[in-house]
Amino acid sequence: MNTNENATRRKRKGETTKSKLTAIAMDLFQRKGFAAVGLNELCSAGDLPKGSIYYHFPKGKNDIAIAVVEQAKQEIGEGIRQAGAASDSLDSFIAALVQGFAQNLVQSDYEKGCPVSTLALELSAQEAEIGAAISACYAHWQSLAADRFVAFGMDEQKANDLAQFSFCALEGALILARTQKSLHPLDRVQHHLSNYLK
Amino acid sequence: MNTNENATRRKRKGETTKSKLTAIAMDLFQRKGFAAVGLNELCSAGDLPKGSIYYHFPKGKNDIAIAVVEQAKQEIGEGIRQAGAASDSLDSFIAALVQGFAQNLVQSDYEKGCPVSTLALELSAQEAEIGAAISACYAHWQSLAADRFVAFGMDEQKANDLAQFSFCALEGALILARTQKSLHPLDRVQHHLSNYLK
DNA sequence: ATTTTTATGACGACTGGTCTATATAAAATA
DNA sequence: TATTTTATATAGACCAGTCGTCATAAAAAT
Repeated sequence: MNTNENATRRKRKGETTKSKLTAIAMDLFQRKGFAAVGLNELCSAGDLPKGSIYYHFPKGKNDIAIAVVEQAKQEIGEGIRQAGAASDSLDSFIAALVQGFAQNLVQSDYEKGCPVSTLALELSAQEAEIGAAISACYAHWQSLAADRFVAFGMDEQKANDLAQFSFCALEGALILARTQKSLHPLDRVQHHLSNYLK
Repeated sequence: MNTNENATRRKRKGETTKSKLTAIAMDLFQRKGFAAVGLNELCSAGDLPKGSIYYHFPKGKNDIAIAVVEQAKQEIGEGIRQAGAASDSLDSFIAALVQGFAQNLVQSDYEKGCPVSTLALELSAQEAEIGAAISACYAHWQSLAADRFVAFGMDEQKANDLAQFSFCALEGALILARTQKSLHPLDRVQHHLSNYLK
């Protein structure tokens, strides 16, 4: 019992250290990119000793990128699910999705859009393993959205096709919104997607 | 006369060195990102001595990024203009645009999409001057596209709005195409934009 | 008490961007 | 033509910072 308690506490501590690191990495990678963030910066940002990294991520920096992608896959996947559950129409679903990203943009002073796209552009061509993780992540999100589209009466093939199209438009809007420091592109994309997805 | 010739040759040589550097930087930044490409790599890729960089780009690496953005602004701007001139309908205009990017993707084994987006994500939040250049670049492209839309009978406000929407969809499609190493997202975006832009 | 797991930070080999000092070529002047 | 002045180009030193390793410490389990 005593041993059990300690075991779980220890394990939990280790887990929080690891997930704390991923959270910080997700934040910094988004703002500055993968290559521009050093391990030292990562550690000091979380008051963690440097050696910890190679305990939790034996393969080094690339391992962190993968963990970030997995984490984003889950988090945003959950966001999509919640947006779907809270919506009773296609329009409100799209609105809810856009709303989530808009909030992140504003709260981060337009430094944080999609946590994966920076990694995608920097690494997908260079690091096959990370590229695969990103590809899977994007596919997951699209599939979740498509599920919702189907729930609103769309046939499956069309749903997948339009989920991909919506994904592209959103992803592009996030880049533009960041460079312009404005929600306007996001708003317009929401409007046009609402119009088009029928 | 002799002196004149030498003067222009010298100047031209300097210009080619500089533009050679920008071209190489544009290529490498696209594939690996800004921070991941070192000045050493840039030089050796073009058989240029390292010291030259700070003659042509006194403010250092950031200056190179700005030159790349300006160059991309012109080159792709020209591409948009040509696509417009060669098209007699909205559909063929969009097809021509997509075609250009598709070619780049395939020829680079899906390593080169938009030469600016990587810089946008890495730097727009960190380096104000580069951010401004990127913002202007994007605005320029959208305005060129909107001009074409107007030429095909669209009213101006709608043209600007839809040019932005198209830009977002395309930009997103380029990211997805790179991660999937497939032209499919680009094809679908072309199809849906053709459908929607009326 | 001994072994296993978890955690740590100093260290090294190396690369990063930047800058100053120097060399080469062209123009200008005498 | 000879010589000075200017523009263009290059080389290499510099230090801060990079990632990754490893010998060890602390904690837990046996």
